[in-house]
Amino acid sequence: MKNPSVPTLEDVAREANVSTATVSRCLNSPEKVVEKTRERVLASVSRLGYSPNFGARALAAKRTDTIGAIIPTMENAIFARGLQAFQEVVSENGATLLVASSAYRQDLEETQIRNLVARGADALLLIGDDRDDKIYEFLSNRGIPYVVAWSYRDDDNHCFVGFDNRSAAKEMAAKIIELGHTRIGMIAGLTRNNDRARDRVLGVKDAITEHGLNVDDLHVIEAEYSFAEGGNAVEHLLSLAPRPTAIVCGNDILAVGAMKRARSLGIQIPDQLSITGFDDIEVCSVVEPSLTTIHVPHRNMGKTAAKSLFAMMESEAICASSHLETYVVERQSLAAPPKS
Amino acid sequence: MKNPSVPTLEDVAREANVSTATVSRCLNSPEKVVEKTRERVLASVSRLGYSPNFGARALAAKRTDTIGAIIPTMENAIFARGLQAFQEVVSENGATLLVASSAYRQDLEETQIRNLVARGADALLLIGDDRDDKIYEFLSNRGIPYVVAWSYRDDDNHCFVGFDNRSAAKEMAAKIIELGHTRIGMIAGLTRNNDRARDRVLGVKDAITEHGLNVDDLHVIEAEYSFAEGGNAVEHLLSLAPRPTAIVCGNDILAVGAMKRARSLGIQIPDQLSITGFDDIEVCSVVEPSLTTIHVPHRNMGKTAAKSLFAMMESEAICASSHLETYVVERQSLAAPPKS
DNA sequence: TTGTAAGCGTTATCAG
DNA sequence: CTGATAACGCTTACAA
Repeated sequence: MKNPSVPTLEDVAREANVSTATVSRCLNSPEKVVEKTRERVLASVSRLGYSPNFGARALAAKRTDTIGAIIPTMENAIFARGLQAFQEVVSENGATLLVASSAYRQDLEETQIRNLVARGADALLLIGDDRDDKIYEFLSNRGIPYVVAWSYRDDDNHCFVGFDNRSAAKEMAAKIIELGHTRIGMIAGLTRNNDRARDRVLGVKDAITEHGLNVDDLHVIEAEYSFAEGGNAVEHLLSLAPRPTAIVCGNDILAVGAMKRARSLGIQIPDQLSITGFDDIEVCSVVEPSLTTIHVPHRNMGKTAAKSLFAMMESEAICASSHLETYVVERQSLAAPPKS
Repeated sequence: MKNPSVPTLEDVAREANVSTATVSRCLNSPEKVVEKTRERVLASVSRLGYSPNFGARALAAKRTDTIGAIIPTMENAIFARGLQAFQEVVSENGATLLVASSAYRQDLEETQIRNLVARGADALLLIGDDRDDKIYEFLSNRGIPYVVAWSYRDDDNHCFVGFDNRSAAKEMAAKIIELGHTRIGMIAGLTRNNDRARDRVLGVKDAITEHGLNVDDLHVIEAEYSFAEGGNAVEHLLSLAPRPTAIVCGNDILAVGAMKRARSLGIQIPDQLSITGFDDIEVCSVVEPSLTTIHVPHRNMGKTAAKSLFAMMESEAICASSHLETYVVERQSLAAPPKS
């Protein structure tokens, strides 16, 4: 009983007394079959519990109605949320989503991309643009449309559906400086293989330079995506002399972790220390004090990315990139520096 | 330029001056090919950038090395986390993960299950056991192994990899009652199509009954998975007379939302009101006061589920269910009721 | 409107 | 160890 007789097109055809071609037509373009036959065929289909063999279909039709997505990790709320929105649109369009994760490793990401392509993904969702050129070549050789999400750049020829991490970070840092802070620290996400994290650092530096401060005074610590690492990083930063009066974080998780730890060290936020985040995930407004951060439209990004992909598949046209807006959400964790 | 010449086995064979069979062997069981030929073939493979066509392979080999997972939503942190762990094991075993989400809808879930099976999923990860029997029949007709995760029951014949939601909830409620609370409210997750949420309600009722209190006094409100809905629900519960002194929540998100709202209404937690959660996601320890909750080993569950699946595929044996342990994590949000 | 039959790119069996 | 060649289940001209 290894392979309990999975019904095939032929079984259905026999049952319904038609050819396999007719059954196929009933399923794929029902309007090409006269109603009476169609009814009979569909009855057989459900009686037998037939469902088409995907491999065979892919092989014959040269398309799979499958969209692939490779994300760094599902454990990061921003990707989970964006991907959920992405998948909703994918489903609406009658396609299926294939997800793989790369754990922020380039080699693994490449493997996964090739894997999904081999599996017949009609199009791909990629996060960020930090990967080897040969992968882009591979994709264009294969004629596989893709969008690069969570990043946005003018100076490139990918289809971006994202936002400008650098200028968003710059805006936040500028706000901090204009509040009077001069000693600023930064807790960045791991920048290796992560253009978003790098761009956020660059943005902060941009603001510092533009405001006539010295970039070399900016102390940047990189930390893994966890509350605990954010806490460790802030502890280090606070041991510096002179101690920073504001800490920009590369994401909300680090910021919340930093805030918690600082408070447990007896430091008042924002009176003695300002902390800001990035992403605007839900935890920001639930934490005390609530976290000032950059709002990123993750769901909208997921939806837009999916739509762009379908548009590209439809029209073969080069995709028009979408530049999504971000903005600073002012909450309680950012204030002017202490008088002292 | 629609389909820019994707290289096939035959192209490689020609390049390397061997038959397609040999190329196939080089890729699938290299030991069957003498080293010299193998090298030549592999060189051609990489020169041409060949990768096998998945559909064709599936068709010919009758297996896809693909595991499917259907989860309610990726936006729920517990699934995101469990799934990430699941996928890690899947990858280690050389398989690929296909994810679909059902949005807690039975019809959609059924569609997705059939879809993934049609796509050749070799095995399936399912969440909870709340679905039509005909789906289980379908799966066993097809000989597709599956595990039911996030739930555990003794009285059934599925392969469970999960925990007993009911007795875990009961343990929490018992603890609350033993602390002296008699007026208890509950904010449950939506119970429709969700055996976990239902079991958690039942567990609370079990404890109430066993401690000689009246189940009818338990006011249960169902709420969507969001901070805001948890807040709305608590507001309603607090308007009751007599007002509950403890509120058991079906998950941490509801609990945190409830806690925030109660505090914003001027209520001291836990002095005037105790609140408990379920799942032990990270936010619990970051919120103030920190949340007393049930710890669930989500990552371990994901890993175990994957391992069970591979074991089942390997041995054709009926899977031994895994009963995972949960326990109450005592933090700050639960205390004895106010004296009054 | 329906049927026939030629692929689609692999794997696997059987000879050589 | 290697090469023919027959499936695998479906789609899609082309014919009828």
